Amino acid sequence: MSQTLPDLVGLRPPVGKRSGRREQILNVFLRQEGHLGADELVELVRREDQGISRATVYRALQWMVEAGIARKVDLGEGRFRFEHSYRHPRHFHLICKSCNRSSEFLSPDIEALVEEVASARSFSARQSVLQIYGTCAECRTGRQATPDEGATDLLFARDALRIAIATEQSGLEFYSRAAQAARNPRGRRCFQRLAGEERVHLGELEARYRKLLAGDPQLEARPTFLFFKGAANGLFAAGADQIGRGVSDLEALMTAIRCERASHRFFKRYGARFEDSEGKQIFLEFAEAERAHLERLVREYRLLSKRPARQRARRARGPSASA
Amino acid sequence: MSQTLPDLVGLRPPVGKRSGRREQILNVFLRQEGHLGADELVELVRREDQGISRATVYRALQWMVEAGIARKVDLGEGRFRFEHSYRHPRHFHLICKSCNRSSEFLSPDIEALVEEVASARSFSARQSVLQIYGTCAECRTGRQATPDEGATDLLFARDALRIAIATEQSGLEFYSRAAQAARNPRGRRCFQRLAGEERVHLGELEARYRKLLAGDPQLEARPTFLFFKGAANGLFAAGADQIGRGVSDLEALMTAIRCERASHRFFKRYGARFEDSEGKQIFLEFAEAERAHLERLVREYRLLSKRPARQRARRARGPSASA
DNA sequence: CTAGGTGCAAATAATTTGCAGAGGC
DNA sequence: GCCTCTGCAAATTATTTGCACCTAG
Repeated sequence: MSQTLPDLVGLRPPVGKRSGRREQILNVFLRQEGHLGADELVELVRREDQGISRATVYRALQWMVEAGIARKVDLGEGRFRFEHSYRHPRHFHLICKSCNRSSEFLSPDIEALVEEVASARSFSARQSVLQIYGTCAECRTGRQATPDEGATDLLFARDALRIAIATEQSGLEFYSRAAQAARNPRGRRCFQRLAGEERVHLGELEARYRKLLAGDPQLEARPTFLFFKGAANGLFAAGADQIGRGVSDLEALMTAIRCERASHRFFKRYGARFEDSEGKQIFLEFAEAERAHLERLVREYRLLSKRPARQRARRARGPSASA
Repeated sequence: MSQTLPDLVGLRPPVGKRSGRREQILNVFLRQEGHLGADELVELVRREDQGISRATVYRALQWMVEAGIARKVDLGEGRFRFEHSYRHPRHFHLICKSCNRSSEFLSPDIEALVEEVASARSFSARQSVLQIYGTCAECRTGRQATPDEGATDLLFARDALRIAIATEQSGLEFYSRAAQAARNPRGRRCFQRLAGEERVHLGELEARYRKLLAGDPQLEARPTFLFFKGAANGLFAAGADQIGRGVSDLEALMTAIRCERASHRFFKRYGARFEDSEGKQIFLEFAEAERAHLERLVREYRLLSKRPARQRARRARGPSASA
């Protein structure tokens, strides 16, 4: 919010030249939130400095887009709008035709499907734009609601934590059940340890969530920003059902590995999208925690499965060891 | 293609007046395929009739959009383009920034996610636009490929049939396995009968598919138009794994019911989107077939479960029958 | 005869460009 | 001093509008 430019411009090497005017325009632009029309920016800049021409602002915007500081978005009106990319990742839009306001959301699920379609058509996608036009709740009911604009990074952090918590919860559930159902004492101990760790980690995450909410009491009530189906019930939900249906410890371990891996991947890949922000940090830390678990699980799996189905490739290098 | 207007205009009561000029413009417009710029249409119309002014064409287009004959699309250039809705349902776009061509696709999966997001935000969505910008395969490899434009309804029919066939195949697999694994002779007979029906139906669908391809030899090679994950392996794929894992006949029946119902819903809902076309017909016929199966399954389920878990509501109307 | 469609030319609206001058390194 | 930014005004592009006229019902 109160961040000054250097960091920002550092996103990509500024292609054009720095100059007083540009910095001035950039400064005004960055102070704004939401989607700004070019002319609105001219208006705002002129409020501070009368002598700036429209063309200069247009040129500055052009430069900002090239430099990756701003994104040009078309919200279906006749003109373009601009939003800055700082702490504001690519997202999709819900656009109300009645009040002309727009709100944003993220959906890894949709992104994944888009990627699939593109790759099926061997199309190399650089950017995708999804706009949902319609009428927002406020316009239909007449009630006023929280202004949705801005604070995207906080919403992201909140939803990241929620997903992480849901994942931990389902993981805890999974490991607890697995420990109970375990046949092998070694397996039982392993699952118990994992469950214990999940419990601790869960506590930490919940504390962090409470702390985040304490900073902004309205935060909890804000609508979902990050939609991710896979995490609605935690990434282990699917696996947890399996336990108690007579699967072996080894199978349970395998399921756990799959779940942890999926979780690790998701958090790592998605965390990378954001510029520096709390949400990104949460995502990446969580990814790291999952990776640690994953490693432990894989080690455990190897130990538990006394004779691997096939010799591991690394051992099959030379024919020295006989079968 | 060679369809004349009456049907088309009938889509919605034509709001404005019919007039020589408009019909002329409309005619030219409908003969085109793909996305037409307003000025391009002016150009085309003037080739037939010199004396038509730009304003008239613009007004005609406006009217067509209002009448539901045309859709105004923004492909991210500075101007709008128009496409006619006849045999051309709402779809998404892949837009090549290099050759400026765009190709279309459908994705019920994405649509479903969009609906979920909208409803989570209590946003009533009227229309959603998804554009994927990037570079197409032809531009990257230099090779020329099948022109993708047009013939959307044939592609839709082709993909509808593919999905239907995959569904039938997985259904056949499911019922065959279930019949083998059945414990109850009545259950076995039921599953066998269903498997038999699926086989017949599958044959019909495959014949229809071959017939469709015969009409246009290039059709098979064209890229996927309708992306639907649920059907990649047939809608029964998930259920089929279950069989042989010691589930009861009743559980298998329940799974079958779920699968058939999902399939029925999908085909019915999605079929409804299209204007009259072969694809729509395939979808709706298939939905009907699934409905018939579904009814049979439900009847069978009731018979097989001799004592329902709870008394059915319809019987619990009066307190005459004692527990 | 009259509502609405049509042509022409002018208006609009967002954005870009040519050119002369100003400013930072 | 050079190169690029800047301001101003004019150009451009896509689309709309005012107005007089025409045409179908």
